[in-house]
Amino acid sequence: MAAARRILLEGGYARLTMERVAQESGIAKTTIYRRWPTKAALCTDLYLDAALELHDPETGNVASDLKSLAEAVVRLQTRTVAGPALVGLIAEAQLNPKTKRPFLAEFAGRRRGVTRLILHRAIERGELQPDTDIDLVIDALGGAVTFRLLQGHAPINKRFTDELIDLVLCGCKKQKLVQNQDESESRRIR
Amino acid sequence: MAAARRILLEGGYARLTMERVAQESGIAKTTIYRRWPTKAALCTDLYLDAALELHDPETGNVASDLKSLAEAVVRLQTRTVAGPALVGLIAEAQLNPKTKRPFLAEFAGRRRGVTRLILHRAIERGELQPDTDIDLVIDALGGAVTFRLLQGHAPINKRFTDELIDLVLCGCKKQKLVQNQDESESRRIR
DNA sequence: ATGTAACGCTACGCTACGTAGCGTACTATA
DNA sequence: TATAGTACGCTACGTAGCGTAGCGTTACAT
Repeated sequence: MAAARRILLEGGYARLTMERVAQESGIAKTTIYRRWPTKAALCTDLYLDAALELHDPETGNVASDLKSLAEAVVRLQTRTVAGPALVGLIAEAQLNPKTKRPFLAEFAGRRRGVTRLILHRAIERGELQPDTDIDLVIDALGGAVTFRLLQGHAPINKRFTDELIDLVLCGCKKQKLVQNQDESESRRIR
Repeated sequence: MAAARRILLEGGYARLTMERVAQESGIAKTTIYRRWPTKAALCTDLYLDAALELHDPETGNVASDLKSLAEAVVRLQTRTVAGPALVGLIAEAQLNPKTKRPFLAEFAGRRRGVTRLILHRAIERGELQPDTDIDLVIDALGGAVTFRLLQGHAPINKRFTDELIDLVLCGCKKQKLVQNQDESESRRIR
């Protein structure tokens, strides 16, 4: 796994071949296949391992919950093996449909879980409109990040995620905002 | 191209092999390679060909502009070859970095163009906040759609895109909305 | 009639996933 | 100490699929 991590970080998913992992780790390819049935399984483990650091920040309000989580995601995707691993798994799932189902089960589940928790709590607190479609919000947030991750047309950093979260929370339409008066004391509503 | 289209629609990108295109079209594989240097180039042509139907609807306000465009995108991605072609190109770009640059140039350019036009016009009209980050909005909209396209965890339909657009325009935070009074007569501002 | 362009065909080269089969070292237990 | 079991290494394959080389053939234009 250490070798695979190194290769992923240096050369991205395209450079990750089982032969090379075997060579650089000094472990026979057959042995690697005895532990992971496919390359995708190895990548999944790498991803999940790195993604353990994501947790619910529980800061007290949605905006900072999301921004705090996003900060961790940015680090995860740009500094750790999770970025290239995820990108590779997504690509793999398209080219090799057999890997699609386990990928979705392992990944989409865990990744969406924390955000769902944050948003659900925010609705209960009355911070968000009660009819908010949680999955839609997750798709907008996660989709934008994944979009940039896949295309690399723009950076993924705190400025981006902060603005993204503001956009999804407040919209971009010109409007007079009259903040809900219990916005900061939103626990009242529970 | 007709054969490739048929294969993509029936079996998705994973089933699209040059051998199969040759076989089903009755054209030699070498001849196909004389026209398109790579499989990605063939897919790009298929995509661009299908995407010609996207145009600026110019309905008079942002929301319906975007929703109208989104309706065309939904049809494009779910009923035509553009969906699987795009998915394949994205995957290919990850596994084979050589194809990444041309893909971005051809694709990201055209795809983002129309939306950028709509949003730019909306800002000039005063429908959107003047400091709106257009690329960010495009990433949120396009990202969510691409996310669902890649993962297939939820349907892509008009209900989804309509709600998505409302979300990005108005946010999901609980707030008293006092619509700008010239909201429906927004041409006044120009 | 001849040159040129486009096509077809067979056979390859290459990469990389994933597997089979067999031999070997290390460890635990009688 | 003998032996069984487990984990590992190695070589050699099988397979898929992209992309290419080389050569022959057809069709069309001048």
